Amino acid sequence: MGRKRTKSGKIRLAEVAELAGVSPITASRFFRNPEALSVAKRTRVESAAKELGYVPNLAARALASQRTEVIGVLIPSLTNNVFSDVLRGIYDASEGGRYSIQLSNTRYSILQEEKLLRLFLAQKPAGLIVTGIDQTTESRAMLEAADCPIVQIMEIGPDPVDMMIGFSHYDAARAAVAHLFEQGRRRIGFVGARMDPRVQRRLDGYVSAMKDAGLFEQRLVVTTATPTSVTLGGALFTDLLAREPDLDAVFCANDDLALGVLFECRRREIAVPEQIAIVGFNDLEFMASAVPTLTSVRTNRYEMGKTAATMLIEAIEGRRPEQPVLDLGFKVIERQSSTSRHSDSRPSVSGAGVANKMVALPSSHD
Amino acid sequence: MGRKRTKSGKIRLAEVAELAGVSPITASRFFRNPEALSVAKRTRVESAAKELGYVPNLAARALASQRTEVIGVLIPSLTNNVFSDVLRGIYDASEGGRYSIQLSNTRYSILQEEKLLRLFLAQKPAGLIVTGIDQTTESRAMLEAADCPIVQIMEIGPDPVDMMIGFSHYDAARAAVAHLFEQGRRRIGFVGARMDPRVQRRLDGYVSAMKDAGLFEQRLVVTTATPTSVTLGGALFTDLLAREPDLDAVFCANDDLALGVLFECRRREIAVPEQIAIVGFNDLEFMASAVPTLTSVRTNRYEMGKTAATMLIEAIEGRRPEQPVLDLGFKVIERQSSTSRHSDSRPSVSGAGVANKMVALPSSHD
DNA sequence: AGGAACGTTGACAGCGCTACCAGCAACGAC
DNA sequence: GTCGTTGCTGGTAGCGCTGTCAACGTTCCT
Repeated sequence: MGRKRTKSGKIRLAEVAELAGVSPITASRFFRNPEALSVAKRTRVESAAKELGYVPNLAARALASQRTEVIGVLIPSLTNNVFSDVLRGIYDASEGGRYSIQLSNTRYSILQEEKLLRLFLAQKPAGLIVTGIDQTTESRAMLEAADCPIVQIMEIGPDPVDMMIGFSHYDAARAAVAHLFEQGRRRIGFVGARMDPRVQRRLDGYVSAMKDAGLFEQRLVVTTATPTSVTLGGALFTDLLAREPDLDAVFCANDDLALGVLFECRRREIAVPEQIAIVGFNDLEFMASAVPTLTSVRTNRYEMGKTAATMLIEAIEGRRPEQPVLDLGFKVIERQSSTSRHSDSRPSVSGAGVANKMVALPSSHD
Repeated sequence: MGRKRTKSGKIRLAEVAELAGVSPITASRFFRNPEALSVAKRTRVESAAKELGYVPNLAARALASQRTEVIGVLIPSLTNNVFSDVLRGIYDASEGGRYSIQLSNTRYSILQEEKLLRLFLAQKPAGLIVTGIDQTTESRAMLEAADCPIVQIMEIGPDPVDMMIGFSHYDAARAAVAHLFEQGRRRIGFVGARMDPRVQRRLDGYVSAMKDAGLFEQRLVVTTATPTSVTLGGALFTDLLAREPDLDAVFCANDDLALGVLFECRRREIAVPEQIAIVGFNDLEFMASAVPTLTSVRTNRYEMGKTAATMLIEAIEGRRPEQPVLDLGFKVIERQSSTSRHSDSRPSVSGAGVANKMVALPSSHD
């Protein structure tokens, strides 16, 4: 048998075809669109491929077909747990399929994002997932010119490039503040870090809600460009408290900050929620088991990633969703840290009081 | 000019070569090994490429050269913050270079790992980063037969496939227990979740240290295969306490569990560290700002990822490290939760006591 | 019976790049 | 002046696969 092998001993499509007694192109079709083959040939090629342990050469396929099976994903941070949940959803949705995920980290820089986008687009990805709606003009133009489906994730806005899935950070922040109003809180501070566009919109939502109630004051807002951390939450809260000693609640732009605020309150023997209520954002797992349990705005991060990837793959394969913009919503999960009555938690093992030292209650709520 | 373009309007190497007045192969060399060209041609090709906005076609390059510039990374989890730090290191080290990272998630299954490994190897990656040292026999064989550099990360062991970077989880656990011994603790419980090989080795280290001191008892160990979480830490600690009410310390296999234990202690009004000392593992950021601050075993996760990727790239390019196995070590960071004297923390704002209710001290320590 | 329509198959010609080897000039050694 | 040696450059021939189009057999219609 003069059948030639590639130097590295790899099995090529031609070998499979020969063993199956079909032409290479027929074997090729088997791997891309099995339904197009007659049942007889289909089984012949299938068993030949299995027998030889054939694995397609993706580079050759990409070169010949002039497209890749790569889905590019641009996210701003690998550290932030928020994105790890989204990513997990994306990877889960793509698993077992033909598409592979190519991840890049923009580090919260839209210029970096533009650079990476250019890089991605040059390789003709099958599809693209990008974070947010605040691209540079240049990036935006590239995205619109790209001949592949694109999903923007993390938030929704008025003008999608293509598809979009997320929720309104503005509305979510307003809902969080509304919840605090319902609990009788008036002097509500805002603590934010990093101040990326989504955090900025949460701040905007907070500001508008406070203004609507006639309660907004600039000194209630403490923000920094520094990346978020639990420790930072404590530090920012310390600042806030120095500016506004009569504070009765804090809305934190994320849960890490909220945890830091909680710890700082403990350190200062400030009773939570009696003296100060705390509300976080994202509803990370630990919020439900902190003492007191911490109120947060739940966002569907895993689902967002998973749905984004699923929609994208569908669109790549020609089945565009009838609904290109998906609002996944949010939900304020009310817990002890903002509700005074300690209602939702598992019953305190140690009896009444849940170990919170009572301190003079602010007069503003019941 | 009859210069033909690819249908999609993309610039090819041939166009660059033509504009520069050299042969395609010379232009090709410019992108792979500029030093091989005379200075004159080098600048000609460079400016031609820039003028045309040339971007190499990686698929064609991979097909022609029979190798890819992909670094495969196999990690067991995307959720675990531990891996997000390692990943960040890997991405940082690869950024700007020619290699792209291809990430896959084994979900803590060595069979899944084997499957993914087969997939990766079929595409001839430039290098591979795999987690841990517990591969299947089949995986191990594939790794040894692979003709690319390989780095095993997260731990070190006796028999590296190629390169290896990590630390001894066994020794780290022994050090944590030794620290608790030094603090006068004797009835030290172990709390572990997931029980992947590295957590298992931490347990082994704990067991051996306890046995050496003649203090080991099976009922001091509470583990579960469930994925880790803060809430789970509280639940496991509850079990442990039911089995062993005289407990005076808990060594947690990770920091999430430790935080859960801390919250559970607070819920039960158990004084930390007076009544029970807590030690975690990994030293995540929040450990330093919890109240009380939490002792943990610091591991160099970011550095591990960064160094692994750097070593790998060096090896791919033919510069093998003189030291193929790197022990990055660990460090027990002693904080309030295990040291009784509240020494290292920022001074308590609220004065003495840091709001911990004193409960009867166990007799075993000073 | 003729032909249209469909489903299935194969031949051919590249996709854009690089491995390989040959060639050429410049230089020094003998 | 001849020979190697070195440094640089180019021609040729694929890498393994798929797009395109033509051709075939079968069925069903007129």
